[in-house]
Formats: sequence, C-alpha cells, structure tokens
Amino acid sequence: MKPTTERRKAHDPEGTRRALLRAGAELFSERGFDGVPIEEVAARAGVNKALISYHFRGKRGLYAAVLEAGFAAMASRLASIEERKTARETLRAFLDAFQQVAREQPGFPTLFLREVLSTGIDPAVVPYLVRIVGLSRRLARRGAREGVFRRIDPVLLHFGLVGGLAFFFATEPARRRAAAQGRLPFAMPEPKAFVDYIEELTLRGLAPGVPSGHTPGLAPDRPRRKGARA
Amino acid sequence: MKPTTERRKAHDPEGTRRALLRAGAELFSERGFDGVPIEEVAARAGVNKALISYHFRGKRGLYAAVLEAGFAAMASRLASIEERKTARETLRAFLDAFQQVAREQPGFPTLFLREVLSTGIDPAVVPYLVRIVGLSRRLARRGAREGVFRRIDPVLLHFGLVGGLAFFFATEPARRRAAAQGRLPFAMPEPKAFVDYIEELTLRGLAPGVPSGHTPGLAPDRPRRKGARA
DNA sequence: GTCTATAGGCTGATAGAC
DNA sequence: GTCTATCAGCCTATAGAC
Repeated sequence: MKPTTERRKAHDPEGTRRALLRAGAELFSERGFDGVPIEEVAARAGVNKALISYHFRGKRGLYAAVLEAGFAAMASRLASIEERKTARETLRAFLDAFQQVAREQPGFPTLFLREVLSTGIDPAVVPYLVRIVGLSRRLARRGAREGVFRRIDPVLLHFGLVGGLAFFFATEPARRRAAAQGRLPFAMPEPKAFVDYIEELTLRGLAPGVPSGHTPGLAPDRPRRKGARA
Repeated sequence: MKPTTERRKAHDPEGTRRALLRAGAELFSERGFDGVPIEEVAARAGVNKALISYHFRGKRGLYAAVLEAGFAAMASRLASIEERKTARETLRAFLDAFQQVAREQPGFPTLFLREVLSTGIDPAVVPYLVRIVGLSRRLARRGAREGVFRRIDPVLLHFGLVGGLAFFFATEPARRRAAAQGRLPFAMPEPKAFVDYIEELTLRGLAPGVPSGHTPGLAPDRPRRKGARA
C-alpha cells in the first residue's frame, strides 16, 4: 500500500517513536521478530537504527512496545462493549470491534496469532488474553440467561469465535498480496461478509432447541454419531 | 513430553533423515524458521549439523522437507474422505481427519498457521491449500443439494471451519505448556469436545430455514441489524 | 536526540579427514 | 555417510562525535 521508506524531520522524538512503532508493527507482523533486521525497521521508519536502542532499549523492547500498543488498542475497543446490552448486541459489538481493530491496524491480527503460537508468550499480554476469554465467558452466560443460546462451554465459544476471526484477519494481508498478483484461486471474501457469516452461524448454531433443518433420529440437544475415527 | 536429545546409531542415512525431519518439525513449529539455529535441530536429532546440508541442502531445504511431509500426510488423510457419503458425513470425516493429523503430528497445525501467515508462502504448499479450499467448496455444494445447509459462500465456510480448527490445534501445545505450569486461567478443553462443538455449530448454524430460538422481527434467511459500528 | 563507526557474538555453510 | 574445524557474513548493541 503505502510505505517503503518514510521521510522524516530531524529531532522529533515523539515522531521518531511513532514511526518506529509503526514500521515495527508492519515488519514484525509480516516476518516475525526473528525475521526482521533492526536496520530494516529503521530504514522504513526513516530513522537511524541506533535510535531503536535509544528509545526502546533494543530490538526486544521495540517489539514489546509494538505488541503492547496493539493489545492496548484492542482492549480499549473491547472495554467499550463490555456487559451492556443484550447477548445478541454484545456478540455483534464484539465482532465489530474485532473488525475495526483489524482495519485500523492491519498487522495486529497477524501479530496476535504469532504471539499465541510462540513458545514463550510475552507475560505483558497475558492479562489481555485473559480478558478476551472472560468476554466470551460472559457472552455465553448472558446468552443462556436470555434464552438465545443453549448451554455451552464458554471456552469452546471463545476458541471458535476468536480462532475464526483471528485466522481470517491475520491471513487477509497475505490474501490481498496473492490477489494482487492474480494468484488467488477464489474470490476474495470481504471482512464484512465474513463477520456477518460468523454472527449468523453463531446465533443460529447456538440457538436453543432443535435445529429447523432437523433430520429425524438426532437427539434434541446433544451431538450424535460419535467415535467416527478415520 | 519426550525429547531433549536423541541417541542414534551411526551410519543409518534413512534414520538420520527421519530424525532430522522430526526434530525440525518440533523446533520449527515452536519457534519458526528464523528462530531456530540449525545446530539445535542437529542436537535434538542426535546428529552432526553438517548432515543437514548433506541430506537436505541446507536449513531452507530441511524446512521445506518438513513442510512438505506435513502437508502430504494431511493431504492423504483428506483424500480418503473426498466426495463419498453425505455432506453430514463429509463434515464429520473432515473434522476427524483434522483432529487425527493434529494428534499424529502435534506440531503441524502450528507450522501450517505460521506458513499461511508468512509473506512468501512456499509455492510447494499452494496446491495443498487450494485442495483444502476445494474440499470446503464441495462440502458446501453437497450440503445445499442435500438440503442440510442453506446457500452460503463456500469460502466463508472454509475460513470459519479451518480457522477455528487451525487456531485451536495450533495453540494447543502452548496451552498444554501453560497448564503444566498452572498458568492457564481456564479448564483446558479437549480436542474432541472442540471438534464436536464445531460440528454441531456448523450443522445447526447452516441448517436451512429459520432458527428455532428465533426472535420475531428477523428476516428468515438474511442477517439483520447491520452497521453497528463501535 | 541523532548519527557514524565499530566491536563482538552468533549462525549457516563447507572443506577435508575418517 | 559422518564428523571436526574453520570461516565469512550478518546482526545487535554501544561509544562517542555532533
């Protein structure tokens, strides 16, 4: 899209910090911490590489700051939807928040996924992760109370929801690049379409009672036909 | 679980290759290509590091071989469920295949995710990815034909399904480690429970007609209440 | 605050003995 | 096929001038 190198005014510490955070977010999300030489981050930010050590105490520090900034932004979005409204509205707000974070910081979902895949998750982000799980938990409980969801394990709801969203948005940049080269073997789905799909899937899929497209022979509320190994 | 170092007989080329592939799969999935020194792979395999160049033409070659082996195993599992049975059974078989791959090669889902997150997806794995999308496409079509699914964009089905599964299984090793240290803030979900949840969510969520927990005021087949920005 | 120059560590690859 | 020894390249961090 926009940036190979960025031209910058000299002696603008705050601007330097922001430029480095931005360049770091882009590059670390694309190639991971180990895949990016610090010199390249500096180049993209239009800044001397020594400034990374000066402002962030080294590469690791910059990475931590990038991560922290991303999670903080997401947390503030999420906080604004906490616990008000109905379960239905909470779900929609959650999906919208995720989508908006992905739009404002295209690299964040990828960074998020990379982090949870890593062996040593940064302790600073753990509280954020816990918070997201908590949100799913309250969503499940509220839905059950309001009668729009049947009883389910909130953790499963969480992984289904966050997993699908994170995967979709984290792979979006790669998809976009592939599409730009005409190498994408299917129509590129719009974020809105996916989010709407997940909303509908969740609302219908978790609704109490028997599904309307129900086939005789299925138990009302429990999965059937178990143990079909391959 | 098992391995820090592996003791090996000398002069067993096939064994050497297998040991390296195994060690590489473990370490690359945990830390990514750039995060793992070749010497560590050799050490875990109980082999001299020079043998990596000899057998795989260097680090990159080993990585490619690991990736290829993982995808090949997954492809053969998937091939065995292709296009027979009903949509319902195809879905179940797909979920079981994914689960079984994850059990046999615990590192593969993580490796898979890392690869699709990366800027330059290895061209060798593209056919496999296309194949998986194709499977979702046929599943959606078949489901619609049999009347168990309503009409949906197959690509959305694919991302929802694969995203949730990949995320769940890719983060499982990290979860297990966290749980072992008593650092997991929720009960660790079983793979089977998650897969069953996804199955039920999909079958109910995609069933034609109006959801049974339906609230008056919603259109029968289309999402409602759009544009709720945050 | 910013930049130049450089030190020092680590890593991937290979030549050559066995 | 396997191993030891070695080397060139890259990369992070920092001292010190501006």
